[in-house]
Amino acid sequence: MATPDTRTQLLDAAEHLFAEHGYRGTSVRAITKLAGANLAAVGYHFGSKAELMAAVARRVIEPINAAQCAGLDKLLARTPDPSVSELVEAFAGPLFDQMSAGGEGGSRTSRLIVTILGDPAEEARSWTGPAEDTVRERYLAAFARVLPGLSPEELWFRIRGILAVTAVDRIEVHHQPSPGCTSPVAGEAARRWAITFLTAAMSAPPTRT
Amino acid sequence: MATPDTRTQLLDAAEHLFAEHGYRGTSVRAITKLAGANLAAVGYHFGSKAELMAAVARRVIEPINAAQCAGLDKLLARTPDPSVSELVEAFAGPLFDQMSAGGEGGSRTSRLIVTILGDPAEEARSWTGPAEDTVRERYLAAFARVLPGLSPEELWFRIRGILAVTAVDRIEVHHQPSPGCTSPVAGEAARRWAITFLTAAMSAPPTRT
DNA sequence: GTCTATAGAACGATAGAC
DNA sequence: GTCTATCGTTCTATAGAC
Repeated sequence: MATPDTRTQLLDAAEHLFAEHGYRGTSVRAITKLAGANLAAVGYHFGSKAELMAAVARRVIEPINAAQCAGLDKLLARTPDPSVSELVEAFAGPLFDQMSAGGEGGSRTSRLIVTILGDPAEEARSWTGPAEDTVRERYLAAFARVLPGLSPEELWFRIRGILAVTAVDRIEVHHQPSPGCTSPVAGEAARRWAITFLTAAMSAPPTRT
Repeated sequence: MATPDTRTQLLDAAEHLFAEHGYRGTSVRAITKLAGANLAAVGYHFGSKAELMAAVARRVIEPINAAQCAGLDKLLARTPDPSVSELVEAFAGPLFDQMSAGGEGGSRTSRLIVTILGDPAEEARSWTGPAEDTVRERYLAAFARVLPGLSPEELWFRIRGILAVTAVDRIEVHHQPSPGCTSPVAGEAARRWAITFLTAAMSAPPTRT
């Protein structure tokens, strides 16, 4: 393959650094340096740091969104209603799958999702678009059919809970596990653990009021 | 009550702003302005912005830690073994309870916890101390007794899942719920929804390997 | 203990040559 | 499309008067 153009290299570098140090913790200077590009390249290709972040977010979220959508379509086309476990896997699975481009695995993607969803900056609200909301609304409706008796508000809370657990590897606590337990192994294990965890959580009966 | 001293007002202002805009998104200038203090007051009372953040974190986390510890002691002193639900409530409950000082409710505390646990900055690793780890280790052991067959690694993942769900209100997604559903109501409701959600999640059988 | 004033560094953005 | 150079801003930290 030929060397990627400057624009792509900027996106790659920005994705890496935004995931590692957050939006505010990453300077345009650091991005252009890692990309081997000039400082002014960000302004030329994207207009501003914020618009670069928006482009990074779009590139990361789009395939996840598409996979979530396709998974739901597949489940809904079937004759038997989807199970809670199948819905959880279709929704959360793509969030854990590793990026197509990077060889670094889903851990980085997961951390970037947290940066996008959890950044307290005002600009962060524009990093996600209406497409993501549409997918979540569709899953909300699908879960509502399989989980009758759950109020829309509590169901919405639970769907946000899925997103929160997706980001669990961002929570870094001091812990020295006895042996092994290396993080690269945890990447794929975390995906399966999360499905187990979330399927049980979503299946819980409604909270009595 | 007399007006609090400058030091306390700085802590209050910093807690508020760090929760709202994150560590990097909050300037010392904004903190001193909100506290009605001088710019140099932070340097005098705390030494630096980072040490101020550490003091804020200590003040927020300490009572939570104490409550978690007391709750566990109470449960372990009893003759019947604690249930998963009781352990979840003893661990997650204090995380949702509102701060003693603020009238703004637990939502702000919850967002501050995310800032402390989720901030990608390097300094953030020193905001939590060994006391928090000790509490989590104790809960790990308690959960391990009630949930046999679960590997320590998966159990650790689930405990981090509790922390993640605690932060669920930080995940702001565009969603216009049909009627009502105002956020002040969600503060107390979220606490109960989370207990339901997490009890079911923790009780899930081990992931088959 | 509290203030003013400022040092010193890093940042985002951009003008203009090539 | 890529570069150099720089402008203007904002930040933390601190010296020193009161």
